[in-house]
Amino acid sequence: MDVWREFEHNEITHSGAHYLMTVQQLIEEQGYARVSDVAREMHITPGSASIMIKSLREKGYLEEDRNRFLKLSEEGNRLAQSVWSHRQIIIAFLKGVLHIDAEQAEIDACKIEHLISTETGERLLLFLQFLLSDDPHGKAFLKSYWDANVLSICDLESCAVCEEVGECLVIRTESA
Amino acid sequence: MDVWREFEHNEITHSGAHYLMTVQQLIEEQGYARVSDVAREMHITPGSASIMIKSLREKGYLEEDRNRFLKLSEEGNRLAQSVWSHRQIIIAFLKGVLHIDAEQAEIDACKIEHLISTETGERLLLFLQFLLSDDPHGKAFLKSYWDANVLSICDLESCAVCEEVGECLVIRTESA
DNA sequence: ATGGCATATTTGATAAGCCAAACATTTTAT
DNA sequence: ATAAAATGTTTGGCTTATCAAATATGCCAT
Repeated sequence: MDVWREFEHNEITHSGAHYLMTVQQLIEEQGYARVSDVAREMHITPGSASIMIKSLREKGYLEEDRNRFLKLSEEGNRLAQSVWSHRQIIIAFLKGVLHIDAEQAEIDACKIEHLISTETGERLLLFLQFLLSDDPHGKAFLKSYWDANVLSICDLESCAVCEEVGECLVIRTESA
Repeated sequence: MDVWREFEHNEITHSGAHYLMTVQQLIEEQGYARVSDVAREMHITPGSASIMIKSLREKGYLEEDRNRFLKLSEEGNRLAQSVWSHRQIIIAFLKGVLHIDAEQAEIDACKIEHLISTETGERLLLFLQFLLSDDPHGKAFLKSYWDANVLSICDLESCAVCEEVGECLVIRTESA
């Protein structure tokens, strides 16, 4: 097996994942999502959206009711949830642990969110959870690491990692 | 700016990065690299290789001598080096810290190696370096983390992280 | 110097995912 | 009820990266 060719063999494409997440987001924010809403939100033409959404429907990720309102199928929901949760975890790690600036962290996370395996996502979450746990080694390590690397030290009681990973945990607990 | 569209705007494509790394690898291993060598190594047809290599030449990443032997330009070398080093760092993190199994770690790393920013690569390296440093908090943290997560505990004196990050360090020191 | 082999390139095809623009349909307002 | 606006779909074009197959180029040996 050529590992380098696996790049294209993913459960969903980058573009597809963002269509699904946009549908979910629109439904949350305004209660519904139609082709043109998705197009507007993503800044693509209605024509492109129409075609991609048809394809996502055919693949079973999206459903359309009699009035052309879109919603995620069970499978689509699982996928969108997974990609979104990977993104939050990666952002939390990049910002909260490595101290990458917010904008870059979001760009990096967005690029790789649909590419990392379930295992990597799970383990990264466990890792962050441990850092926030009561175990004192996590905090001691982080402080010492940030000191050593001349990074800005965040108040460990109200840190970006804590908040974002906290969010992730809530969602993953709810959906489980 | 639409963050999700940044996915395609990278210094090099996944495919391109692997062409460059293959040329470098072939030169190291057998002393030279021609179009057909690259094709054979990557398991693509000579036709595809011919076209891609022409394009990489036109972009200034590859050069060809009078006898059609390929080599990396300065820019190409920098790029290949960077992508390769990102891969090693990610693998070290996934295997050594998160304890993802070797095969999955390599797949994940290969997918994202050309997508993470320089900053993220640098910071991840610093992070791993700190874990291996004399500072006792790193080791204490890792041990405690692995214990908590029922992962196999590696001998901290001969650990995969240590070896792979060690390699990375050597290379980055040499090339700097 | 001619046949045969390795190597390289070109051509035509495919797939994804975007665009613009034309067209079709549905909703809304008067 | 009909015109205007909003929405949705289709068509043709573009790019990247692959393939297969045809074609060219060069090299080597007899």
